Amino acid sequence: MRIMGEVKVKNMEEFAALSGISRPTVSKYFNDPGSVRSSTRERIEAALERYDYRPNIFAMNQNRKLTKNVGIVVPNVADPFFAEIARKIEQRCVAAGYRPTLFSSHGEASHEVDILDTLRSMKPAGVLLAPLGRASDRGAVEKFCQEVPTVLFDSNLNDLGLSFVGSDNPQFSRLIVDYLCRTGAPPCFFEMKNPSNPNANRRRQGYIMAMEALRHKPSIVRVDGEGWDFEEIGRREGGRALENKAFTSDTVLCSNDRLAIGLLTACYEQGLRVGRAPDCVIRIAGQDDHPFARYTCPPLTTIAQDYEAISRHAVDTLFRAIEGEESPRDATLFEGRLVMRDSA
Amino acid sequence: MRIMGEVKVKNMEEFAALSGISRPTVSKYFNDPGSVRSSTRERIEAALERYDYRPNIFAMNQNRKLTKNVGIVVPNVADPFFAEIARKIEQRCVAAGYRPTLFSSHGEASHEVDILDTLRSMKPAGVLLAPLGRASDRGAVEKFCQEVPTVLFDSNLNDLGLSFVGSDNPQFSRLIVDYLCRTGAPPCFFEMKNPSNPNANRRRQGYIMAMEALRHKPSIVRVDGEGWDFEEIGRREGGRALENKAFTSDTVLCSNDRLAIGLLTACYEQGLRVGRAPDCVIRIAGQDDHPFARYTCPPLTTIAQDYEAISRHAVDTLFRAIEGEESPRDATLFEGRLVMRDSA
DNA sequence: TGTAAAACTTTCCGCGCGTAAAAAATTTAT
DNA sequence: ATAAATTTTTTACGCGCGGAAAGTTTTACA
Repeated sequence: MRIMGEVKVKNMEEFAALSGISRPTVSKYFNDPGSVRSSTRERIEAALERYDYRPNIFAMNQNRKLTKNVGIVVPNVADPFFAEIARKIEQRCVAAGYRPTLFSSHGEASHEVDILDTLRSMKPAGVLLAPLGRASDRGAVEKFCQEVPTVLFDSNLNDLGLSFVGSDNPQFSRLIVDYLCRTGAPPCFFEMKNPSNPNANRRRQGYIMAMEALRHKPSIVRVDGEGWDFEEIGRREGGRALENKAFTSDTVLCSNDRLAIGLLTACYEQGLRVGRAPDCVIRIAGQDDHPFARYTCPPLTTIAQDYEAISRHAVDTLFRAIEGEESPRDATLFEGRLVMRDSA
Repeated sequence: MRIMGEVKVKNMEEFAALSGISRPTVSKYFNDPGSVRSSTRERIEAALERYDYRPNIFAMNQNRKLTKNVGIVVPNVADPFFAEIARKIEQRCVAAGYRPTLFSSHGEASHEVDILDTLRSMKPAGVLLAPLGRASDRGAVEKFCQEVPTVLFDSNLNDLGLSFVGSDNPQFSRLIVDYLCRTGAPPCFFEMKNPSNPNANRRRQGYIMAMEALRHKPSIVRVDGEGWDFEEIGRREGGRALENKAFTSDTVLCSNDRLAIGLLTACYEQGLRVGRAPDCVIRIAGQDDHPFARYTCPPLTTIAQDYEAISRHAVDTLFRAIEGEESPRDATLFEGRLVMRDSA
């Protein structure tokens, strides 16, 4: 018979009395159920079934040196790529018994700093941070990393944090350049002039190296555009580039999928058929395997980031560090996987 | 000269001494800077510049009856629609001096209940909740709403919470049905068989009423599909419907944009040209004005939700309630705006 | 200039829990 | 059975702050 909900238990003192166990032992149980004798654990859990009690989270965290809080910071949740990886990370944290909290910098460095301040006051056991990149306040991030165990992901800031987990961006470009060259004309590269994400630079470098390795001349189209509105930049500036015949090849490799999605729209607006079919005049490829890339028209050929591996490794690294395991600062890069669809 | 960061101030007692103000007054300041004399405020703020001190958030919230925490719960942050509205709500909360925390149910009722439990333990001043809808554990939500001031948005659960803020879904369908009938064949309606979101039902009703008002026979195509993977359902099942000639009209109104995006992909796969141009064989329209609808090929004609008004009104309503203003439970519905693009 | 109101200081208590130390009880090993 | 090891109980303190009460200073207004 459950009386659950009927009796409101005010505090641990009261709950301990009801369960017939002393308060310090109950406290020990909540910090680590495995640290008490199994017979004791059963009695507590029986009482937990009967009465509606949850320890006061604020009182708990007040004195503990290490809370079970984990912060997750991404540059922009409105970008499905980050939403997706944040979700995976969140799940892993919960599975490990931690309390994740998700923050989004919304593309602004000042906001990123605010989040770091908020995070600090939460005394988190650790933080998983995908920094804005070039725009980040490096000093603020550095200071934060010194105080809180932090694993960087997606976008690296040299030598900051416990370690970095991300993708092998040059390999991405190599992979797709090889593919594009094998199946058609060597691609030119489409990107923003001032990419806020450092990965963009590595992708460009990877493109150049891959092209040179194949004895082709690299050709880069760089367009204006600020902020995170990539699709719009891809559409507007990509459209302009199409009109001006700025693309030196009928195959365009975009720095990322969102830019590619915009460029696809621009092609549509100009009546240019995209794809590998005989009647197509242009091939377009992206990088990331954005959740929507499967549904563009034509579906976007791209390089898939290994979301699963990145989230797993980032979380594992953080928890190992939290549990006291020392290891030198390193960077783990996962390879991308070619996803062939109809756009290239 | 700033000594900021050099001297670590342990607690409010110490900070009060350094600023030359008594601790209770400093406490008062942090709870509401406007509640202290301006000369006092200036002295505190001067000290705040000099020394690096932030009140301990856990100790603060422990005794306060009302924290400054605000919970924001959406069914799925990975959906850019929710990411976008969550972002707007977040900004408004921060502007009002509150501390928003974002949660995503990830489409699972059990997770939604967990979030509500977590939220309860955070003693939030209020919560803005976009419930899963049909899938929600109504009892759990009801109990939560009785304990915590909660404003529902996007998806209504009858009579729960302080009030509901969302879109006038029947009006959405009316608007777009009128437009579609005016410019071509009357549309048939494409939706999932078991829509988890109650808005879907209202949109269907709106479609039926609008069609009948125009003396057209409503025709509804309902397809299988579970979960939140709308694009895939739209593509797979929509594609099947196209093959089976299940659509009774060359104009298809989709229950939402994500379904429409999938259907566009299906059309592409089958070589069906979509749009208003003479050589097109089908027109497709969505509802929501999803952030990506602008970039589909062709760009999607849709009804735009008034994100701005919904977020503003939801937050305003909550804060008015928090500040003690009584008002009967009501539902505020904002009208949609027709966004004409090339798909219909 | 006087006086009431407003703001501040001093003092004190309590929130709910973590945690330490020593004593008592229980389990395990011999 | 007894000793040793483990676990639990008892007792007690402190974390950092909210907030109440009573007294003191400052401000506002006539």
